[in-house]
Amino acid sequence: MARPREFDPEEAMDKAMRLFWDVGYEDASLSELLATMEITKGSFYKAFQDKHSIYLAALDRYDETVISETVRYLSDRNLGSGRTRILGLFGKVAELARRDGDRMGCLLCNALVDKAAEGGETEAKLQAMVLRLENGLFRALMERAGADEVLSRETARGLLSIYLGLRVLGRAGLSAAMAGDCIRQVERLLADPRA
Amino acid sequence: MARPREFDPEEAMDKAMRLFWDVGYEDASLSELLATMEITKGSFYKAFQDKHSIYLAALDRYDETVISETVRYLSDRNLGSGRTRILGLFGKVAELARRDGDRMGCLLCNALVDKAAEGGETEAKLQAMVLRLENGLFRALMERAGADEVLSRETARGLLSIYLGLRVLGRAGLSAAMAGDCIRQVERLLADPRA
DNA sequence: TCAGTTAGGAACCGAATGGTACCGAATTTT
DNA sequence: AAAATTCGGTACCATTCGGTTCCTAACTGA
Repeated sequence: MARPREFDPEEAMDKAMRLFWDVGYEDASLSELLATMEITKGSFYKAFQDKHSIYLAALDRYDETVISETVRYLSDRNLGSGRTRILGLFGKVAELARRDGDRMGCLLCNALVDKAAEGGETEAKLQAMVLRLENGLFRALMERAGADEVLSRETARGLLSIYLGLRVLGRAGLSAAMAGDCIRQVERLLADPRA
Repeated sequence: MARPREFDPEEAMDKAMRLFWDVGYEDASLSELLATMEITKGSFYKAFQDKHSIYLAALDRYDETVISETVRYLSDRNLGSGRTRILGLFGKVAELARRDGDRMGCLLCNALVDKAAEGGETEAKLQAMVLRLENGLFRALMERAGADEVLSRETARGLLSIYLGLRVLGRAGLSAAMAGDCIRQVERLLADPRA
């Protein structure tokens, strides 16, 4: 072994992820990446292979942090009933929207639209993340007494769509106005415990 | 007047719109644009000012065609009740998803995420389109006997979110599985005539 | 017919793109 | 202390980017 790194790879990755999150794949030029990651080209290409690789890695990181945290929240029985936690999730989005308009949106959602470089690998990652969210919602729904599996699956997918739609609206600064109203609709979908 | 154009500007614009729709602003390189529009640079820059201008024009065109058509559908009383028309709209999305997976999604939705070059002008256009959709849904809801204005507004926004979320999922080839389930949730939101 | 105008196309532009090669400096191992 | 290794940084690369200029061919109106 020899000279150790002068930067924290995780920290740099995190900054890269946030840039991709904010501006997407193509708009995140290499020089912009280097600037926000605060490393130089040499370090970049040595630590991460190339732009596309770090994008994939950024998606993984999003999965491991934000998505995982969300799923964990949805399945944490200490936070109340499944219904409460689902409403809590949407409440968080609403709060985000109230604060800064949620202009960054959701990286998963942005990437779904971006389809950047859209190798099959990217798409598979995105699909897996979507499924994890859907299942998180589904399991929270299934906790309720008398819950029906088929109906809960349908409801989970409806809630997922509302969630993604809301985050999309955030990109244009519209979710602040929408979030509250959407939560009302979430409540209505949660009204029937079977679903 | 002198030598007339050898191409149909509307037709060319239409092709440009579809390219932006498919791959977004940045990924639609100038050469790709010229290839799909089947014109050369000279003609391009003479007929349309530059790339950003034609993008804005493409958004306008989407507004005048797809969005307008959707709003018209939602307000066409010959097609049945407001409820029927709203379900019909989602049915169309489901059919699109069944056929090709709706991989192009919705240009409005894609652009919301893209925020391409995101001048205030772009965002204003997008916001206006979103509002038109929302109002289309709202008016269809308000047709129902005993409809409440506030509740219908909330419901319209919930439906809008489902709609956008569904189109996002289409980009990753997921809406075919989701569309049917989402329609069930739309039905549930339509259950109470006051909303 | 012919002057005036506008189309289409090619050549060309500087800047920025993602990516590579290589260098000297720093640090560990022997 | 010396050898081995790997760092950060710079210079450089071909390619592509969006955009301009200019020339010629084609068409119109008088």
